[in-house]
Amino acid sequence: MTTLSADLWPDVQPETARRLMLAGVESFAERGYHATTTRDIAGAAGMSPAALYVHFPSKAALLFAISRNGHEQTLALVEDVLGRVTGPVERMRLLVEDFVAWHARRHTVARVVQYELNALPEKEYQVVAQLRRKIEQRVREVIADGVESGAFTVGDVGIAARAVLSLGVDVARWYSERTRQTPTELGKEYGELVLRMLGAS
Amino acid sequence: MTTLSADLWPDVQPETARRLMLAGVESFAERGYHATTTRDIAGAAGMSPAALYVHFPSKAALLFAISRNGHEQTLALVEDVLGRVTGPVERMRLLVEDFVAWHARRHTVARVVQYELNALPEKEYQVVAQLRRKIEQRVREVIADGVESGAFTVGDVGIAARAVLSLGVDVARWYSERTRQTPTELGKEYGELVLRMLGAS
DNA sequence: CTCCGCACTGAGCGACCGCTTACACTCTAG
DNA sequence: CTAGAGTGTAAGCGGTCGCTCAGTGCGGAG
Repeated sequence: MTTLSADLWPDVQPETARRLMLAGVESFAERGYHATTTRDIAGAAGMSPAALYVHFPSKAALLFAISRNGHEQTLALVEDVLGRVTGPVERMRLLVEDFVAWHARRHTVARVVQYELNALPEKEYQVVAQLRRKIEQRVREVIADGVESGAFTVGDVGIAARAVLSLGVDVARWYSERTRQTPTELGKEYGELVLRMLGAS
Repeated sequence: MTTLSADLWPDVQPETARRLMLAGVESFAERGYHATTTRDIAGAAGMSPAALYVHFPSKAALLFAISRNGHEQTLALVEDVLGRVTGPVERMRLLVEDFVAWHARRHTVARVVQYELNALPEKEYQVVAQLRRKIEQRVREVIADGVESGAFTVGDVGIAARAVLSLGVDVARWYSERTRQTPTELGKEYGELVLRMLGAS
């Protein structure tokens, strides 16, 4: 538990705050934000309900901390790929591999990140919406590059980008520890599917 | 309102029950099941909160009525396609076209159907889970037929079926009245994407 | 006309929610 | 040794939730 939360949020201090974030992730992923009570979260973290408010001003602020961090990790993953390789085909392949593998390996966090967005208060929602727009924009640019260079053939760049992201995001909904494929294997398989979908030879 | 609800649920009687289902769909889609109160639903239907309990034994029963009906419509749509055409390629094309168009045109209902599943009580959940398994099974069979006849090339039939459904389901999450493409246009575009993804020439 | 059955309402019950408060304990600095 | 900041708890407040119930209005059968 401690190691996982330290792995996920290395720069969150103190450790109790990380324990609360982990308990929040697990509760929100299982029951949804609104069906989760502060007593659930505190209980899962092994503390009294009031302890939550020592580290976070509200239940919504806890969700925001989880959601913003998850979106920042996803954006960082995308930009890391763009920095590591060039060319639309190899960029797209690696992007899908990493994106899908992350949503499988971290499917609990990813479920909260992707499906509890609307529970955020308006102001906090705008922050993560901005991050989401950046992620979508990066994907769109790779596809547009590929279309221009003749590597990809798609009817509409916007729809294609949506489709690529849909495939990756939805992995968080159905992936579980019991899934036969490892996150890495699944990423490679999805990479192939996406490249064919985009009309790469 | 009345016409839409009569269109969606022609065999639900009386009309007040349909108004409540429509109000439920809109409230659940916008805020989520747990964030919606029975006062919200009754208010949107223009009635007092107690009126809901004349027609449904609980808030969860209202969700179940919506969810089961939506899943039955989706399964009927899939089986209708299988009855109308033969051959894996044409079946898959038409299946995706109709599936996507339904999730776009009825994106409010579809959002409740696809994303409020987990709010159902265990017993009711099992009923819709059975319908979902049937839908997935039909898609898997079409892909398996195509692989056998050489029309499709995929690494893993199960993953491919998941991917096809992910693409369709996720349309409900992002489609809105302001989307440039009509549901039918979007369906055709997605049909092409999916056939290429499955390795059809 | 009376009477009954049904759809619906106003008022409100008991439970549980997010969050606050008053207080206790444990470090560390001076 | 003391002072104070930081971290935690037990108790509970005000509000809202899903749902109930006694009663009202109304349309159709006799």
